[in-house]
Amino acid sequence: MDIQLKRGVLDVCVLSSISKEDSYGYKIIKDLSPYIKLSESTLYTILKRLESGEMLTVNTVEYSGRLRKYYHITDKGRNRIREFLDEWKELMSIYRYIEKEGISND
Amino acid sequence: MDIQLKRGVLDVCVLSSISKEDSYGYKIIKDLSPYIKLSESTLYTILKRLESGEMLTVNTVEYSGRLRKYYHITDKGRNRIREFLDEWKELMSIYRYIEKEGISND
DNA sequence: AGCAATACCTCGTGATATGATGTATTCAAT
DNA sequence: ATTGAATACATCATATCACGAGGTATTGCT
Repeated sequence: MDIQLKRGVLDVCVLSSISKEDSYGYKIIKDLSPYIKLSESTLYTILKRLESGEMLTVNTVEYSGRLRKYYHITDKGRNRIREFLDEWKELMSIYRYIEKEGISND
Repeated sequence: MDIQLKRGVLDVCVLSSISKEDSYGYKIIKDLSPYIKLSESTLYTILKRLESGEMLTVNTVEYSGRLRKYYHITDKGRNRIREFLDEWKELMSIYRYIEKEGISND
C-alpha cells in the first residue's frame, strides 16, 4: 500500500489492535499483518509517539527470559479512534467524488 | 481533517478534479473545497509534483490580463487514480478491522 | 554449533502539507 | 479615485513521519 495512504491509518491501527487486547510490539505486527504491513522500526516509533501522547500506558513484563512491554489503551487513545471513525465519513465523501464519472475500475 | 489522513488522498483529489475537466490552480481549490481544504502553497506544490511525474500536462493561457495554467490529465495520471481505487479496497478492510468491536461511535 | 524466531532499540533519509511571504491584475464599493 | 477583496501565480523553511539499515540479546530447534 502507498506510504502516504498508510500515514493516516497506522496510528489508529495500532491503537485499535491494543484496544482489542493489551499487547506488545512483536505481537501487534503479527496481528496487523493480514491488514497492513509495518516494519519494526515504524512500529516502535509509533508506540513511543502514542505513549508520549498519553494514548497508551506501558507495563514491562519478563516472559521466559525475554522482555515484553505490554501496552494498554487509555481514554485518550479510545477518543483518537472515535475521531478517526468520524473522519472516515469525510473520507467516504472524498472517495465518492474521486470514484464518480471518468475513471472506471474494472 | 487530520493532515496525515489527507496525505494519501490529496494528489488523487487534484488528479480527479482535473480528469473531470481541464482546470487551473485557483479553480481546483474552489472545486475541491466542499470535499477537502487545501492551501495554495500545498496545491501548487502538488501540481508541480504531478507535472514532473508526467501525470499532467500544462498549457498557459492569458485570461483577462491574468495568467492561467491549465492542466490536462495524462494516461499515467488516470492510472494513478485507478491505483487509488484499488488501494481503497485494502483501506476498507482496515477500516472494518478498526471499526469492529470495542469502540462505538454514537 | 548454527540459525530462525522472538523482542527490543536508534539513527539518517526522503517525502510532503503548510504557514508565511511575495508579485501582479481585475473589479466592486466607497 | 482610492481602498480592499478576489483572482492567479510562486518560493522557502519547518515539522511530521514511515522506513531501511543496523544493533543487542535470548530461546529453541536441528
